[in-house]
Amino acid sequence: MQNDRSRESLLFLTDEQLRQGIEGMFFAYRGFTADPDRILDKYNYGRAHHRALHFINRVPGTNVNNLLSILGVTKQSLNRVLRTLIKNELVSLRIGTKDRRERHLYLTESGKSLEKQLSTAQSHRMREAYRQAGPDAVAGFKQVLEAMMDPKLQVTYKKLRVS
Amino acid sequence: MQNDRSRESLLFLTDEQLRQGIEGMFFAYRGFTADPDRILDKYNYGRAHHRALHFINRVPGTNVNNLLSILGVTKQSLNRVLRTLIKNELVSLRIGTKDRRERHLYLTESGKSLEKQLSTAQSHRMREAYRQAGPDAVAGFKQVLEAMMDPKLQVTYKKLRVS
DNA sequence: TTGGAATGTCAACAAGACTGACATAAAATG
DNA sequence: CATTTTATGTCAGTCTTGTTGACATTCCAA
Repeated sequence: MQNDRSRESLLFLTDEQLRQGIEGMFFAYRGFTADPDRILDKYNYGRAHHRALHFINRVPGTNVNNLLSILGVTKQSLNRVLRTLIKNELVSLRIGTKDRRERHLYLTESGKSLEKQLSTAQSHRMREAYRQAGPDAVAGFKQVLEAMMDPKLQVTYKKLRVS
Repeated sequence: MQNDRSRESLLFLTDEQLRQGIEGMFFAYRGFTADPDRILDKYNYGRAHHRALHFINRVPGTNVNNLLSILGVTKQSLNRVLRTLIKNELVSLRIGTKDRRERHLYLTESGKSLEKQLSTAQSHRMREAYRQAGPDAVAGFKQVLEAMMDPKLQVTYKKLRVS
């Protein structure tokens, strides 16, 4: 079916369009992280700490392995970050009752407080971008993002959505 | 005007929606970089090299300062990357004729070839995501990305578009 | 009960950010 | 025209956050 729709589909996928998408992702991601980064700096934390705080908040009681599969780094790398957060009492750790190899992770009150600060800053920019673009654009935005993920991460992403 | 449109606008900006956007950006960016990363690994380069190659290709003859304003890193950081690329003859350097402090940067043939390889891989995923989501979604995607950028980067982004 | 698999920790190293000090060239100022 | 200031780029050292390798603990299955 060589109708208007499919011709449009072919036309809009020019190299220039794709390049714009690539550069858009690059510049937008910088904006996306800019506000939390400023806050993290004040406390001498980095993006890695932010990510850990975010997902421990999202999945309280998660064990290290599960957190690893979400974050996509090595456990050694995550371990260093967790050690700092635990030492500074932003994260607390409970040894599993059923399986005593597992460590279950929770945010402490100060952990929740910093996470809130970070997510508020990040959400603020996201909200503003959403507002400027409008509901239809946001729906499209999410569709493209989801289609860009690796299949495994797409599953992880959707699981977080329903949990 | 408290009509359907504005009620929808209020509703769709829930915390849950914003959180999904945040996590969507995080997971999608991983997908976005995954394919080039695999190629870069083979040659012992990193994302920093990719970014330099991309924008030198985009703006041939750019000087270091201009590249810095696009990349948003320190010149010391960029310098290390450029040194490697020049040593390996992916990038060539011409001293400015008018202002001899400036170094103008160009991709060599091998530089162009690697850049092509990287952008092909990245575009392929982008194209597939665009195709799955459809033209309307893509338009929305770009609107949101653009609104998420820092104002200065938004200008940079648009300049690249028309150049 | 013993050997293998799974979970997590510690140590050492690499990439790529950063700041600081500096060399060179151009521009501005007296 | 000499000298100071500004701009561009380089070199050295440090920090964060990735990596791999070696290991301790715990669980489970043979």
